[in-house]
Amino acid sequence: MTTVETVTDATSSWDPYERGCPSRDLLDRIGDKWSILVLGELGEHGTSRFTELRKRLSGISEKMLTQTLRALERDGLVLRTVHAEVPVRVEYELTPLGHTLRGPLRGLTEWSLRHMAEVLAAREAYNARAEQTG
Amino acid sequence: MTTVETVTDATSSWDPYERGCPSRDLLDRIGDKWSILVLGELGEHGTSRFTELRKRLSGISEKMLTQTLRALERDGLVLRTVHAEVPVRVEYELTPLGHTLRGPLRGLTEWSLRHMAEVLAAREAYNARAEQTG
DNA sequence: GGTGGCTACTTACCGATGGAGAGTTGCCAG
DNA sequence: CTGGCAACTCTCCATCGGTAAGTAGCCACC
Repeated sequence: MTTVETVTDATSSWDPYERGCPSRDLLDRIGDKWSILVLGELGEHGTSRFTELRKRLSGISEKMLTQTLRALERDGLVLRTVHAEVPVRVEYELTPLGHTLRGPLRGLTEWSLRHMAEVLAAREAYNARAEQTG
Repeated sequence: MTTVETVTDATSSWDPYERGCPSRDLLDRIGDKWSILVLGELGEHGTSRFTELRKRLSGISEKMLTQTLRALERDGLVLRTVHAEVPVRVEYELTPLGHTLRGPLRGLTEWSLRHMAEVLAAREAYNARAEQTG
C-alpha cells in the first residue's frame, strides 16, 4: 500500500536514529575502523592486492582484512577481481559508489588529524580534574 | 612519577595508517556507531538530558549511553553539566570543538541516507551471485 | 616425486567489547 | 519508612577482534 519504488532518489524515509533502520547498520559499517582505512587506501593508491593492503594498513590481521573487504564488496563499495594465475592474484579497487564515499571519509580523517592536539589536551585536562576531585 | 606522554610535535606528523598512532584511535572513536548518533543528536537538538538522549537514540542501552558520553566528554567534544536539584538534572551539549565535528559527521550520515538504496541493491546482487555459484 | 614456497585466505582459541536488565544513590512526598 | 524519580552502575552472557597456525592450488627445485 506504499509507493516504495521511488527509493532510488533522495534520502526517502530512512532514519539512523531509529532502531532497526538499515541506515543505522550502514552508518556503523562505513564508520568502522578498518573500513575507513581500507577505503582510504584504495582511494589513494587505486587498485591494490591483498598483501599490499595488509602492509600499508599496518596492524590489521588477515582475518579482519578479508572480513572487511568482503563486507565492502557485498555492499558494492569495492570490486574484487581474481586473476587465475600462478600464484593467484587478487586485486581490489573502489567501485564508482565507493568513490562517492571518499569525500565524506576524507572529511573525517582530516578532522581527526587537524584536531588531534586539542583532543589530547582535553584528555589531559580531564585526567587532571579527575585526580583533583578523586 | 609523572608518566605523561608528551606528544610534542605539531599535528602534521600523525598518520592513521600507522599502527599505534593516536590518530587511528581517535578516528575509531569518532567513527563509532553510538558516538556518531550522540553527536548528531546533540548537534541538532542542542542541550539534552540523559533520558532525552536515550529516548531519541532508540535502542541504545544505558550503559553504552553513559560510556559514550563519558568518552566524548573526556575528549573535549561534549560538555556535561550537573544541576544539584532534586531529582538531579544532568545536561549534555556540544563544546566548540564538538561543533567542528558536525560537518564531517553530517557528510557521513547524508551519504548513508543518499546511497542506502544502492547498497541494498548491491547486497541483493551479491547474494544472488552467491546462490548461483555456491 | 617429494619438498618447499608463493598467495590468499580459513579456522581455532581467547580475551575484550556490547547488549539486556536489575540494582544503587540521593532526596523528598506521602 | 515506603515509593518514586533521575542518572547512573553492575552483572551476566553473546558476539567481536586479535593472534597464530593451518589450508589449497600450483610450480620450481632437488
